[in-house]
Formats: sequence, C-alpha cells, structure tokens
Amino acid sequence: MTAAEAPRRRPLSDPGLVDDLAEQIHASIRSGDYPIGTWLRQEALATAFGVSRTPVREALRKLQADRIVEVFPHRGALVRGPTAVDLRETYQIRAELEGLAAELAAARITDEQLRTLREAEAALRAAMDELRAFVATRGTGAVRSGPWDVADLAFRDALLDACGVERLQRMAGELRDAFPRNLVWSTLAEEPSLLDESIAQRERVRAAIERHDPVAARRWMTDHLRRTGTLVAEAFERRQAVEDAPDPRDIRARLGRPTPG
Amino acid sequence: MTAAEAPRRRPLSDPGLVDDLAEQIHASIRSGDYPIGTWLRQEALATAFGVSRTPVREALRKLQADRIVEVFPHRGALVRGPTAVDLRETYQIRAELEGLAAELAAARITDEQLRTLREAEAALRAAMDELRAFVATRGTGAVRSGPWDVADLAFRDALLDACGVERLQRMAGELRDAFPRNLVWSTLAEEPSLLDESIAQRERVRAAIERHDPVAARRWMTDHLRRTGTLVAEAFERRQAVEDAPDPRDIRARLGRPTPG
DNA sequence: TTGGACCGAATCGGATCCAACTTTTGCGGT
DNA sequence: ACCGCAAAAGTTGGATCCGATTCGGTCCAA
Repeated sequence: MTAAEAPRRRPLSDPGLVDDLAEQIHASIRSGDYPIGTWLRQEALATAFGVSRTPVREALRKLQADRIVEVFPHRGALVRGPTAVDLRETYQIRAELEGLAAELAAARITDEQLRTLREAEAALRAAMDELRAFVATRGTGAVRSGPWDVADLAFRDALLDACGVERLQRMAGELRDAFPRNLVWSTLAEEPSLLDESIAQRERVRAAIERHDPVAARRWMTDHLRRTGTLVAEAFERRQAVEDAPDPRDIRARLGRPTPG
Repeated sequence: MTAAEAPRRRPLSDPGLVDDLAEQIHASIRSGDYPIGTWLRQEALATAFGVSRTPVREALRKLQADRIVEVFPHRGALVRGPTAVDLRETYQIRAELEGLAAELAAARITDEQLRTLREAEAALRAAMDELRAFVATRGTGAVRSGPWDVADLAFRDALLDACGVERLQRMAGELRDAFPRNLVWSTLAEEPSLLDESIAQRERVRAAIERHDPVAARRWMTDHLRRTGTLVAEAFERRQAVEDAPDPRDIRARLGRPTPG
C-alpha cells in the first residue's frame, strides 16, 4: 500500500522466494536467534521477513521435512533440539558417511583441493587459539559462532568437496546442521587438551589423504567423529542433568508465598 | 456448498492433513501413477484429493525437501527421477548405512527380532520363485510391485529395526524410497542367477547376525549393496542408452508426412 | 480454597482472490 | 514455408479472508 510505491521489491527470481525464506529461518535457528524449544509464530516470521504468512507456512513445511522444526496441528512449529541419543546417533552416522568421504577423497583429491584442505587446517589451528583465548576471558557458556566455526566448516567442506559424491556432501551437511554448532565448541573448550586432540585427529586424516591412503583416511576420520560424538553427548547429558534438577523458580515461588503481609 | 452438505470430512487432526497429503502424493509417485518427469499440477492434485491448492503447495514443499520432486519457480513441480550417478551414489551410501545397521544388529538383536528376520528370509525365497514365474510369462518390463517387494521390505525393516538406531532407520528408508523400486527387480530378474546370488548374500548377512558376528555382518551387508548397486546402475545405463537413441516417432513422423494423398 | 465450566483472545488451517510469470497460440512479414 | 513477435491462455505465487482450534483467564459452585 503506502501509495505510489511502484518499484516493487525485486522478485529475486533465481532460487525462489520460499527456498530463501527457509534458508534464512534455518540460519536464524542455527545462530541461536530462535532458541531450541521456542515456538515459531507465523505472523511474527511474516512481519520479520516482510512477507505474508503463506510463504512462511511453506518454508516451515520444508524445515519440518528436514527435521529442523516440529509441526503441531493448530498449535504451531517448535524449534527441535537434539536429545542425547540424537547426538550419539547423528555422530555415529556422520562417522560412517564422512569416513566414506575421506576414503574417496584420498583416492580422488586434486592438488588444488589438497591445497585448500591444508589452508583450512592452518586456519583451524589459528582459530583454536582464538577459541582458547575467548573461553579464558568469557567462559564456555558464551561460545557462539566465530572463526572456529568458519574454519571447521571450511575443513569439512574441502574434504567433502574432494570426495566428489554430491549426495554424500548433502547428507553429511544436513547432519552437521541438525543442531546448533556451538554445542561442539563449548564442549571441547571445556578441556583445552581436547582441542589439541581434535586438531591432531584431523591432521592424521589430512596426512592420510595427502599420501593417498584411503584405508587410513577412513579409519582416522571415523575415529575422529566417534570420539567427538562421545564427548559432545556426554557433555550434553551433564548439561541436561543440571537443567532437569529442581527448578529454581519453584523454590522462589514457594518462598515468596507465605504470609505476604 | 451444494446445500445441506453438513458432514464435513473428518479433520482427523492427529497427523495433520498436509502430512497425509504429502504421503499420499509420495505413494502415488512410488506406485508409478505420476511417472518420472511429469509435471505435478497443483490444481489437478487439489481436485484429485478434494482440497484447495494451499495444502497441496505445502505438501509439495515437503516433497521438495525430501528430493522427491523438483520445484521450478513459476513453472511447477517435476517428479524427479534418478540418474545413473544418482543410483550409484545412493547405493554406495546405503552400503555404509545398512552395513552399520547390520553390525549393530548383530550385537543387539533379540530372539524375537531374529525370528522375524528368519521369517522374512523365508518369505523372500518364496517371493523369488514367484518373481521368476512372473518374468517367465510376462517379461521383465512389466515388473511392478508384488510379493518380492513386500518380502524385501520386510527383511530390511526387520534388520533396521534390530539395529535400534532410529535415525539410521529413517535415513536408510528415505534412500530406499528415493526412486521407484521396480528398477531393482526388473534388473535382477533379467538374469535368474542374480536372484540366487542376491538371496545368498542376504543369507550370509542373516547367518552372521545369528551368530552375533558384527564384523562379518557389516562386511556381507556392504558387499551385498555395493554389488546390487553396480548391477542396477549398469542396467539403468543400458536402458538410458536405448531411450536416448533416435526416437522411433521421428521416423514415423518423417515417413508419414510426404505426400499424404 | 479448590475444581470445573465457560468465554474471549490468539493462532492456525484452508479457501479464495488477484498479480506475475511462463508457455502457447495466432498473425503478419520475409 | 519459416521466423519473429504480440496477444491470450494457463499456471504459479503471495496476500487476504474467515472458520476452526487451542489456550489462558475468570467466574461460580462445592
């Protein structure tokens, strides 16, 4: 409306608006803007992204199919969070898929891709130092997205890219994005030695790929992910245990009640 | 409206209408009612299922996320079919996932589940004979759904169920439904010995699980799926080559045209 | 005080409307 | 006969409308 508003927003035709929308909402969930367990209100999303509810609903259906949100009829869409078993299962499967990717990459990787992989590893080392510094000052709780995340993603993408199996790239990527990534970093950063271990594991993978040793590449990659999965799941269980403890609010409520005057 | 037409279709809210719709459309695609490469018209689907276009569009978005259809902005939704590389990749990944499933099943399977697995294997043997008979009379081209399909599904489900990892079950199931299943049977049935081989492979898997040998179970399962994948992909490539040959209709057209009188 | 029925606000779900885009059809020129 | 172009038909995409459902709060009775 608002009269004389001729220069309609560019239709942005290429990818299709709904696909964009789904990706943006997904990104907002990953970044933590819409925390786990919150309701996604269609009207709120619509106004936030400047569209009507119709494309929002279609986008939510896509996210439902990808298990990012859970849709309850006549209630709304809930941001799904992983359970401890979810984490274990996901890492177990990722270990298989990315293990296969490493095996294939060891056989097929080009020099160009290998260079990218090495650069990503170097960036990862630097990022680990940054993460250590970050945690030293602000603690593990405040860990969000950062260079560590970017570098980790670059390393995996380089490897998946080198394996040359498109469906494998997509499936592994979806598993990686199945839950907020800061879980991993806040877990590993709790114990600085784990960061070194994680780097060392990846180094072994890179070395195996470098010398075109498929068997070793797969072996080290699966080991790496199984180990990480165990650590993350255990840390998650500890956190859950704390959160499931008697709710402080109950105590406050009960204390605040007796004889108000 | 049509007056006095009160008994509105039961909302049957439980699963949500759109989810039902998506499943029905998916089933129609799997069964071949909407062949690969055809356009899904929203209006046609809407009238076919007695709803408006809005829920249809949401259902199509779910199918898009599951890679069942491909959505082109302002053009429509196309039923996706596999390419030869799609088939190879899918089986390669299934070999990993179901290999893991077999390994886990070997360790965890219960006696009850083992019994189900044995029954499924027996049913599979019987179904193979039926398939042989079917092909002998009607040829491999007419192979559609049948006891072979049901028995195969039961065997896999029994195994996946025994592995106890829900996400693994779901992902392997989605891969299995990624393209029409008759491809497999029409391929194997071309050479009767392949059916025996397929059965023998599964028998090895079952035997390994029976004696709780995780390593062997995985090994035989991955071997089985890699072998099947190679066979199916090669058969698919042969079929594609035939279809890409000069279209007979062109010849007819050119012959039928000159001097109609 | 407690439990349950009722009512209203908020939200979702499906249908319908209209604009935008794509494809096809039909016409005129070469 | 062929090519190009313009109008028309058909389809999708987004917005809006309204009925349906859920949830929270209030009132009344036990």
